[in-house]
Amino acid sequence: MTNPFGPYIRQKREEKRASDRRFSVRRLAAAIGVQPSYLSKVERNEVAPPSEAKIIRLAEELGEDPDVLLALAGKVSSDLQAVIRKRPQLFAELIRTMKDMPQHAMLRLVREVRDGNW
Amino acid sequence: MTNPFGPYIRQKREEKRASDRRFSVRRLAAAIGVQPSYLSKVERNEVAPPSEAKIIRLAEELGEDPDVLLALAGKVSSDLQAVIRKRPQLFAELIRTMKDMPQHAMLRLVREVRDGNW
DNA sequence: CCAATCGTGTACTATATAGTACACAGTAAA
DNA sequence: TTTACTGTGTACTATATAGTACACGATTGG
Repeated sequence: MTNPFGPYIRQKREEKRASDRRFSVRRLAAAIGVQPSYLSKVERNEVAPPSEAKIIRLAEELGEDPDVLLALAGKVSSDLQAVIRKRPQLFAELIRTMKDMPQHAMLRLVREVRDGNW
Repeated sequence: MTNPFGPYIRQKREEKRASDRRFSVRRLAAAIGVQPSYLSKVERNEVAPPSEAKIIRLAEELGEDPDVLLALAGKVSSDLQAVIRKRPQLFAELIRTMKDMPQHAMLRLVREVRDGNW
């Protein structure tokens, strides 16, 4: 299973580009602060995905969820990591338990925690 | 706040060493597969903490929790990251919500999830 | 007392990460 | 039709990561 990050970005960018010329490789590269040749290589997986900061800029420009893009790049947001590191044992146990949880249980749990039933 | 990893390891190692000569810098270094000079530098924070694999070996030898040692080293276990990356949005929301949760609520939540109340 | 063991200083190194700079040929727009 | 813009190839680069190799003087157990 090769890295899906590049092609995913390319697809999203080209979708937007069809109706908005600001989404050329060159202009998007400028918007996120990299060279166009570099973004081109990223989209074709010719190089590894960019840094967390650049991925977050990409998410902003493309209207994508940064946590999803980071996941596609094989990363986990550093702010989430910081939260985990403050209670390493609790989070480790929780996450490993949730690993094999069915989707519906995950959804219910997240909803209840969000709604403050704790 | 400077990195607490090195001194923590040194303290744990010296505690064990008082009663067990296998916990010298040299012998522990050999046990985890690094040079003694490197472990010495790690313990004095003269270099950054070692790789995840070496930290896990350290945890095994010292009888410490690997997730705790990784946290002290500023890392999050790669297997936890893999779990998060499979459901990035759900875990992102859950973890950010739990960031400001009091300890007792965290404990209760982890216990209930562990006991299968989901 | 002395051989074995100890901790640490110095000097390197290999690989990964995260890009830049610039040129070039192809395409589209005015 | 020519000007502007497009995507990409080539060649580098700076910094971080994760250590090794070896020597040295100090310490200690038998």
